[in-house]
Amino acid sequence: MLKVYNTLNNKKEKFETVESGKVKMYVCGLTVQNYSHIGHIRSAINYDVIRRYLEYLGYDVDYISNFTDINEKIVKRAEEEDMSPEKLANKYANAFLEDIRAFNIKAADKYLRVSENIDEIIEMVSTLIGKGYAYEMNGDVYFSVESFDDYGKLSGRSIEDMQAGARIAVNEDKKNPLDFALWKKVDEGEGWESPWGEGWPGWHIECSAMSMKRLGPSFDIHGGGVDLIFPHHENEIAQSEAYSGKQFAKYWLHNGTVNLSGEKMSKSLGNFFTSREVLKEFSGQVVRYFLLTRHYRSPIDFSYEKLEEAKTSLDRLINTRRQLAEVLSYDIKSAEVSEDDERFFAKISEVQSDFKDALDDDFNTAGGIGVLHDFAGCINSYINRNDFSLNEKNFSILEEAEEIFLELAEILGLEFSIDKSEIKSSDLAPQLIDLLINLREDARKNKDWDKADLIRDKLMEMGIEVKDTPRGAEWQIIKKEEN
RNA sequence: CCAUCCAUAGUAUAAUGGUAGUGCGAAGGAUUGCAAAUCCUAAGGUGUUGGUUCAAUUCCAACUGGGUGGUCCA
Repeated sequence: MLKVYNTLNNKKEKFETVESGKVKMYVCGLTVQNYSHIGHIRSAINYDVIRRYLEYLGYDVDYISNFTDINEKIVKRAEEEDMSPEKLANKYANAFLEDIRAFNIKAADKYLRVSENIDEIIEMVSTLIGKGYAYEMNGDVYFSVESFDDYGKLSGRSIEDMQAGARIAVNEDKKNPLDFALWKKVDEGEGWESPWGEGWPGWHIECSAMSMKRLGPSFDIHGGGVDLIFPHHENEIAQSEAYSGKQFAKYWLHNGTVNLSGEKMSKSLGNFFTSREVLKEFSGQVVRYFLLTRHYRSPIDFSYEKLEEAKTSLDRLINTRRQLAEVLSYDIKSAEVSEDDERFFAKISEVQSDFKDALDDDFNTAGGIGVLHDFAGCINSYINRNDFSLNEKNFSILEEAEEIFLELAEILGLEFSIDKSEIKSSDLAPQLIDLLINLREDARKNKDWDKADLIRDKLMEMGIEVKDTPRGAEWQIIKKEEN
């Protein structure tokens, strides 16, 4: 049974969807003002895994995210890059979509853009004014926090508490310093027409208007980084529930920050790694694996050293998958089933449920990876033992093991592809490589180590690694980006 | 100051009211012509203090230390 930690109550709760069999989720995307950094990617990967797992469980998932393409930062950056704000926003939205592919993140079913939903936003603001939750002041519209009884329920604070610790500058136009803008006045020619004059939507209103437009007033999951709990998500709840009179999102999920020597990676602090620079050093798969070795709600410390370790660790899983595929290509020697076989068979059936138990517990990917490693160890020790031979029974069991191994990895978005297949476009290459391997085998039989090593070394230079296993020589293409 | 989360071997991470697992690293061994990969073996751990309990690493409280938020943020 799936349990998720809900920030709304600070508890793990049983997961029950609003509509049976369907999950509607909205994940706060980013302001498209620059290239994405690892913090953004962690969030995207996290919700990608959540989505994949929900789909694995059989839910029909509608996964929605957004691009904030209107605000001061974008205008400022557009000036710096000497292009229109629209063009800049587009450029970085497209860059993000490219980036997520490198990390094997599935695209959202829909990315909503503020600039395309102005009408809905204006309608929502008008309604809030009509219901007495908001007021207009010199072309700005503010939401009155005191008018909404539940204000503070997500971040667990009362209005009084917040006022005491507030760092916010006092604004004369606001009735209460905590009131937030739903609509902001801008100079002529720079904004959108509205009943309150020309202006822009406030930061929080977009997510409310767009999520409700697509998913309805009540939906299942609303996700984002912990740094959005207050004020962003708190304000979203206030304005959405004030607007609809219904519960907004049922489960509020928040991923932890990516830190750099203990401090949050962020644009404003300037201590960030962009996805693109990291991808020059490590594959998206390694980064993904690394980020998933920590529970999503906890902060994670980022460094290249840790990515290096993650790569070694991930390679172990990939090697297992390769050996499994290799073994399954052998001829069956219908030998008898031994005790070792039986023990191995029993193990396989445990793996799936162990993995599911981990993910059921608030999407514990770190635990899931542990199960995968445990599984890999079993497979390795089984197929590498000296008296291993393929019989009819264990062939089908190993096939099943391979299938399960890949299926579980797939939930985490990890794909252990076999490199030989990647060069199948030219059928000649594998044949040529096999020829060289055979020549090397002959050399080895004659103890002509110089020639044998020469072939191995030269192949290595070309990016083809040769390994002599108890089963004979095996080769694989080494991806350049991983070296 | 307030809110909230966290504290596990050298390191990074899981789990659990009763025997604390996994990866990386380091040690020894097996395998190998040498490698690579893999396996086996052993080593090594629950921040401090108190409480609840037959039993606490787990639950509770305080403390200490850290993260995040209280301002733009994923």
